[in-house]
Amino acid sequence: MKKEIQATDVSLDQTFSMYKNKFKALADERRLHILHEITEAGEVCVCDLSEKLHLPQSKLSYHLKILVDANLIHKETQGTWSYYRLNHDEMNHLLSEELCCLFRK
Amino acid sequence: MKKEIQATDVSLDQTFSMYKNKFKALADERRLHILHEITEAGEVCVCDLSEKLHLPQSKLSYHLKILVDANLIHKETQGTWSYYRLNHDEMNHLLSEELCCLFRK
DNA sequence: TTAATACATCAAAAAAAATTGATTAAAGGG
DNA sequence: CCCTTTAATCAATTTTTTTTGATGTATTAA
Repeated sequence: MKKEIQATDVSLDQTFSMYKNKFKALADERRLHILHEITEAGEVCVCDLSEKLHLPQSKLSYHLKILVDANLIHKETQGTWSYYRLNHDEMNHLLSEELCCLFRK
Repeated sequence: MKKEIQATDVSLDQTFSMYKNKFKALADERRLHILHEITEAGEVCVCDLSEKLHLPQSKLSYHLKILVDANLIHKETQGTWSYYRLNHDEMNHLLSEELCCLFRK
């Protein structure tokens, strides 16, 4: 019995840990701007974002990696370019419809 | 014309800043546990949470303040006790239905 | 093959957030 | 009035996150 309770707690802990990571990725103004920009553009490379958001390349790579790791955006490399696009499924499952509109056409 | 564009940008900035604060409040495992506990109990005081989550009082007050400031929970003081309860409206407008279920009966 | 590009990654520094233990304040009971 | 309980706040420390500028890698163009 104790084992069952513990097992439940552990999976709850894992659930919270997973959501914590996603919320952490959203908990930054720069990253919210990036997400919005990606949504508007559909698909962007780092240099596009760098120009639009006036951010240096290394800073963008840093923040984009955080968003990719949280599975909020997808990355696809073609040659020397990396293209990023929104993970719509993930965003829609995470955020309210009202809020998702900020991240959809 | 430039003024209009700028005004729009500013309000978008403000929107992002507001959401950043809310996501920041959610971006911590302890606070997700606290939110879940408040949801289950309906209304709790700091000492209840301290016992259930095995956290010292000062740490709880710190995290509860962050949740209150983000408007995710409400606080009501009665005598020496402070009672906290979920801001259901806010949570429902912020998070997907799927996720909100973690914070509802 | 040399030069230019796009981008990731790294290490050091700076900034922000969390923890800790102590103090303070306010309310209620004796 | 004194003592206890409840909880907010504070200052110092620790931990985590972000920034910065540099370096490395791979691809493309000349």
